[in-house]
Amino acid sequence: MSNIFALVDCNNFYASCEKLFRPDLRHRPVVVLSNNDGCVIARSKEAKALGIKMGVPVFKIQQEIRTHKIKVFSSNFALYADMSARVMNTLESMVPSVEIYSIDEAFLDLSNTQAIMPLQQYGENIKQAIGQWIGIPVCVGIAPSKTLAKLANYAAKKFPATQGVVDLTSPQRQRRLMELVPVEEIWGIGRRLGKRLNAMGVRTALDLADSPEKLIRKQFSVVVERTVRELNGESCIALEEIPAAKKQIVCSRSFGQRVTTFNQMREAVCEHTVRAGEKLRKERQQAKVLTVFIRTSPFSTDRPQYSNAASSELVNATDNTRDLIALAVKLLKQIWRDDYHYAKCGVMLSDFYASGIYQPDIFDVLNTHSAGNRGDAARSNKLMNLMDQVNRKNKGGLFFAGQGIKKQWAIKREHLSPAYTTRWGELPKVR
DNA sequence: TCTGGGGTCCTAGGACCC
DNA sequence: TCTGGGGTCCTAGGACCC
Repeated sequence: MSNIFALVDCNNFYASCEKLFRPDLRHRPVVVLSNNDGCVIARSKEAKALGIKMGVPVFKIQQEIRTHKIKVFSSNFALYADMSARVMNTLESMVPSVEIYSIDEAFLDLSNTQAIMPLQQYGENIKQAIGQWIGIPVCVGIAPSKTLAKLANYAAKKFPATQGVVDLTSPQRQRRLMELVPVEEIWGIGRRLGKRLNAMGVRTALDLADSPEKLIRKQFSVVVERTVRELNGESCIALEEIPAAKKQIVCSRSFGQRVTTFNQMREAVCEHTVRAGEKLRKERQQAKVLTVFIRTSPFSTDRPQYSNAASSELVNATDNTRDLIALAVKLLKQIWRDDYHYAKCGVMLSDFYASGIYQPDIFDVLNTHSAGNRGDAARSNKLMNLMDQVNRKNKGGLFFAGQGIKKQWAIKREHLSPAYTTRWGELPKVR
């Protein structure tokens, strides 16, 4: 019984989500920008055809935007997450084992489906269903390892003749395709490794597949060795249906405008701490270590640079936002320096324990809020639950005073689309 | 003027222990 | 005295992913 994986990948996902609610934009170039409207993170096929590059800062393409009337959107992650959930639910209704790999990609286990129908047709059915029910175009790649499934998907996207579905289970087809694919297009081979491989004369995926495993392991690492095996059809990376528990949580943002006062910085740090706490409780984890970092912009060469981080252990692992905020502000005071133009700050949580499992040391002093005494701890947890509930329904409905109200540092989002699917007031209307 | 955010894994090297 | 050698743990840095 051999492994068969499929990789389903949404085409130009964020741009496709935006287009879905704007039929008037069907044939127009669309780009979606990163937080702060900084650079391009998604492009519709029309925008790609105009030569707009991934990751380009938007100020560098103002001319193209005007000439070609490119429609620009700020990123609207609430919308994309909701559309993603619909796509994933549909896949789960069609296939028994699904690994949600990213917001717009999923691996499927098709090992036991060949008796039902040919793989090619299976892939076409999936593509058709997502297109018809959700309205999002996808490509499907099918192969005996995840790395080859990724490669099959690459071919499905790159070659229109495939109509978006490639069955790469035949070794002959694998070799023919790999001969055409540059080595740095392989999953797991980035720019750096690509360069080093090129220098060794390894230029195509086929070159890498035919490289001796021992040599690759010695020159690089077990990771690259595994890639070689996967390219040869040996499945080394299993399907992971249940997402692994997170080992760290990071919340950080660049500011919409530079921050120069401690109070503004404190507000932003509090805001990130609150969001990190929400994520932590959603993971049903408690954290023992918290890190705060602040920095100026590495791109502004005319101003003095400063970047620093401070990290500290809580006495007890906690998921209580009040404890986290108290520590975050204390750490911020340690690293704050006046007279800099700050561009970014962030909060990181690590050293996790499952909620309810953490055993405090018998000599540990108890945390002020979460465990001052039992009654206090219970009240505090109730408060967190209540805040999470309210904020799920009404984002930002309840917040800590430290997060601030005016938020002059908040990110820039000048081209935001409405919350079509997650706010009643912004549902699309049919006239 | 204007350059994202959030993750993971591996390795090398130092500290420390026996 | 000897300053070996193996094991473990931690951290920083590098590389990758979307």
